[in-house]
Amino acid sequence: MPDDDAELLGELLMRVARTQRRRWRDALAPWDLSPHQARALRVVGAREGTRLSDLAEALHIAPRSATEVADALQARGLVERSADPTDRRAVVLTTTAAGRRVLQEAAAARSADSRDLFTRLDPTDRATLARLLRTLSDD
Amino acid sequence: MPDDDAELLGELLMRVARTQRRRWRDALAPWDLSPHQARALRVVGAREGTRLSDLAEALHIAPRSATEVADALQARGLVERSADPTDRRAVVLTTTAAGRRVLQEAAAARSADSRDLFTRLDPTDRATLARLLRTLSDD
DNA sequence: GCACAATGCTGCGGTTACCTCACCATGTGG
DNA sequence: CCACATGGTGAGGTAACCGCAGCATTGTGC
Repeated sequence: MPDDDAELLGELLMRVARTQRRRWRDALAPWDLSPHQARALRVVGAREGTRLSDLAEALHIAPRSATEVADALQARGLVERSADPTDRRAVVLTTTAAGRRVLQEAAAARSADSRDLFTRLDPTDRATLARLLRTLSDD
Repeated sequence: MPDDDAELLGELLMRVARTQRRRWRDALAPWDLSPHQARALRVVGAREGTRLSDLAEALHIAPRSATEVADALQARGLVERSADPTDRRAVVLTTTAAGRRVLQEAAAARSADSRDLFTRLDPTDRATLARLLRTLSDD
């Protein structure tokens, strides 16, 4: 494969990803959530009682940084900290009612937004894209 | 289109982009360049005598931030500042010999790395991917 | 031509999202 | 029952951004 092809694909990929990231950020603006906080909230929403260390792992960040994300979400009243009943060193996170509401609304906005973007492709192309991206994804 | 399809595509896209970003970062590690600095160096390399304000525009950052990137590259001896002869308010950047060398080596490493990733696809699929991504890219 | 606005850069100070290191409380294996 | 490991967090640091204010310069209207 020529070097230029690889360059081009890499460039295009990053450009589309940037487009997507920007759109998501804008879609989350009404709730004053950074993409980062939204991601964390989704992790907790997907498994109530997530430990801070598990959150860190899920987000690929250091445990110390998970503390901060949790602080931010807690300050906004979206999650609650409580002691893990099975290990009193550990702290587990659960969503509050407000957290669940925001999670649901934000998820709807985000998926509407993704839909806007990807309807530029017809169903066949969408399926192809999914296949190609799956081939390229590592984890 | 079902919501789930859009979600899936968005998720896959971000995942592959993350993979790519991580690979590039690692590919640049030998020169102790952040992806960010590498990008700026490429901009200057592509047009010697780039103004700081043009650099800002090319990188989609505020002019104030371009000053910082320039500082970093200059501190590493990769670019030089000089006054624009046509407008003495303006500062233009040119690559140093070291800058050109690093630029060339890093470009080679980066494109080798892109090639590694995209050779997972056959030539037809690569062409298709390029077409699809072009459809999705905004700017 | 000359006051006055506009432009280009940067010092200062602030934010966000990360990090490491050290510490404390708790848990666990000899 | 004690040494060591583990989970979370305070303190303090970094990188990459930003806006604002100030400086020099340039361009404009009269």
